[in-house]
Amino acid sequence: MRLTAKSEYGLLALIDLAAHWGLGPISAREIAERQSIPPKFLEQLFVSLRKAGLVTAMRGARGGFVLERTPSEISVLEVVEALEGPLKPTACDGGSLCARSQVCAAATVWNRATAALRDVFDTTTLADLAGAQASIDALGVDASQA
Amino acid sequence: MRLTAKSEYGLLALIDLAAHWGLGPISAREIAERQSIPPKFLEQLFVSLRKAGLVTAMRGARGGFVLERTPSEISVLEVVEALEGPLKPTACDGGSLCARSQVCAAATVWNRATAALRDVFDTTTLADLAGAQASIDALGVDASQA
DNA sequence: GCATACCATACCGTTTCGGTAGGGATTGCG
DNA sequence: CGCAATCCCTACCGAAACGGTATGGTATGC
Repeated sequence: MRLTAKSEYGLLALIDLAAHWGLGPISAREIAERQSIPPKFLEQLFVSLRKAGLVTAMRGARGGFVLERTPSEISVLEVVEALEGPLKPTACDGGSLCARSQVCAAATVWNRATAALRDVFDTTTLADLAGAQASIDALGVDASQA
Repeated sequence: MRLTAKSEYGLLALIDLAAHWGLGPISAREIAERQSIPPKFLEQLFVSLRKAGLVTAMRGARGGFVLERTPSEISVLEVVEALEGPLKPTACDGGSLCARSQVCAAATVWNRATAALRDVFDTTTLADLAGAQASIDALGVDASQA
């Protein structure tokens, strides 16, 4: 249950890929520039995303990354877990901390919290976010024109 | 949105105080032993809890801590925020990371996640947990007797 | 064949985490 | 009165994670 810059950057990158869905491979460098993400850091994130089966890499010149599935079939939960590891309560995660463990009322709160988070992430797809971003951008254009 | 051992220990300690509600001050040492929490670490947590107005300290011999309000009037959210600071999205928290900021579809996910978490914590009180713990303990006794 | 990409690994400064240490101030109790 | 219990405060500390950076290797289109 720890959200770091990895998730932030990684999600931005995949939203970018979703927005350019169907246009062939997009390079990490291009995304890094467009989304203001440190290039080498983004490269590392793509390694994790590829290993998680979310993107396919095309090597060599004119290479880049493509989403493995359609944007509507990739959830934010998959992205977050690919980058941060399994989404668990952090506190009370079965380690030595929770020898009190199973019979612990506090654990129910952490579990409900994790479930709530998981639900939000699981019910949001890259298509949702790419669409929302397009709307925002369109409004931004309107506003600057007004 | 970062839950550490502070929350875990702090919540256990306050559930303990709730369970002994009305019996006068309980010392940190006593709670530390009962809940298997490093004593000096727990002392630090109580400083934060006191400053947040969740407990009152009684100094001197036979001193200890008492809940400021009744257990049903103290939410888990208050405990967590007293110990971890304001519950915010961690990623995209208005810092330099989010110069893209306001017009960012990704931000809506983080905000919804934070809201979901906040809701779980806000709707759970120490009375709920102390009651749940009492039930669990009772069942444990039954089970060992069966 | 060469620039452009991804791939892999290692490193590195800073911050946070989880906890310990050592004392000081206050108070009940005998 | 004295003393033990208790909270209070500050400082410190090793280990881990965070957020990158650096360097080089490997594949591939043109």
